[in-house]
Amino acid sequence: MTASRDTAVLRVAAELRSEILSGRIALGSPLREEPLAARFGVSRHTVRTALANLAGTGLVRTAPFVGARVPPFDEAEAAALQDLRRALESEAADLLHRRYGGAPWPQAVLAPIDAALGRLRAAERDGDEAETLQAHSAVHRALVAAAGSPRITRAHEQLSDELSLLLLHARPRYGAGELERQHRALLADVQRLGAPPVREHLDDTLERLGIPRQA
Amino acid sequence: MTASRDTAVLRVAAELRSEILSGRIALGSPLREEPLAARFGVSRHTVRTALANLAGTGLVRTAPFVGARVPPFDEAEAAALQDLRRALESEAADLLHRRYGGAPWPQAVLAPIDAALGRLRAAERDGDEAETLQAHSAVHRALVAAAGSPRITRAHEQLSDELSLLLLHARPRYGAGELERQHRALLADVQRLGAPPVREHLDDTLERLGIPRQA
DNA sequence: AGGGCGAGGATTGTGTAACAATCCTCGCCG
DNA sequence: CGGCGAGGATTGTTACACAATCCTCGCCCT
Repeated sequence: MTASRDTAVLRVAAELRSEILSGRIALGSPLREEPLAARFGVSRHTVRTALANLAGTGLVRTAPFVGARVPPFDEAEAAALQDLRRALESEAADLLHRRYGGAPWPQAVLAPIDAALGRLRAAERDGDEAETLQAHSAVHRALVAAAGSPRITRAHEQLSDELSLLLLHARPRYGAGELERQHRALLADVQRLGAPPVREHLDDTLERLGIPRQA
Repeated sequence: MTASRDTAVLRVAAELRSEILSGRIALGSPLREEPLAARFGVSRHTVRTALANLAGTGLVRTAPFVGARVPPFDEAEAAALQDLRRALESEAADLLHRRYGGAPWPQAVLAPIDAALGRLRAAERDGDEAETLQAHSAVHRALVAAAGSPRITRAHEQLSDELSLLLLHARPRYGAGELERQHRALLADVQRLGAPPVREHLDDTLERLGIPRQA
């Protein structure tokens, strides 16, 4: 899974991303260039541009002359993240709802979402927490991708990484099979009603993180 | 105005950004590292990371071993951009509308938007096309910023650059003072009605670019 | 004892030079 | 006229060096 991609900086960036999203790198800990360069067997320049990449996706934050670290989240930032998420997901839902006029969506559109739901079911069944997190994230990504608006999809994918990082450390608790049930219901509701169910769903998520939505 | 910022790569990135947004660099033209390094008196490394920065904001697009170029837009991309824009601006409008319940917004919230509208008025009066474009963009940014959701604001600011680039080359035509009138009306409508007027406004913009909104 | 202050190490920012990897053009050959 | 290399152009990466900035820690003064 430590796939070798095209260029060295993509490899390093992918590896760092995986380490951050798996929690192997703690929140707030600085990422020093020289040790990373030594560890990956690349030059500092390469590490440096890999870190700049990650900074673009929000997985690390950098400041001049102080370097990169994976950002800790406070409640305000979690709420801000969720605002952006609501913007993207509700617009996607609205696009889909308008496109199909409240009727059930074609099988071709539903298939990827169903696949993601299946993955979520399996992850919850196995009690694999990390995989559940990833699968949950994949369900939302699939829903947004179904809208077929590439820029919304891209923005959401970026956001998704940051969100995974947040959820990885906030660790909201769900009952067995609850996530899959909840999202199957969401999918049905969105087909009939469009964006509003998505908003409710996201507000619920935020509440479970202990952050009451403000006016 | 070619301000010297903190680091060399920020300077170079800012200068390139300004050249792209002013149209001094043509759409589709490649940005070669060596000539740029020579021109700015910096090393190729510096140019390279500056370009990577710009790639993150969408002002240039890069592919491994082929380099960076400022992306040309086709209709599909313009529509995709506008989808994302609608997601962000309508969510911002909705946040504001829910916060103030359809009542007029406080002066403190309106002030920056009014300032931007004033700038737009002046630009239109002077017939300065470039400044009109920038001022128009600033009005939308001010509206989004008023919602006070930092991540939506940031995403919209990024988008704004790309949008300016698109509009710079698409050049929709407006009558004298039309933009200011239209946006003052929009501001009034958004206070009463929330997101829907924003959606209409953006659909109208897209139509003027000759791109009919699809289902 | 406690709080500024500065010296020096640690870390990042940038440059130079070089070479490897890949792309791309252009002329040759069939 | 179209495929195909050869070689130049361009990007990706490395190593090393040094400047700029940050940051820690011990000193000094009160």
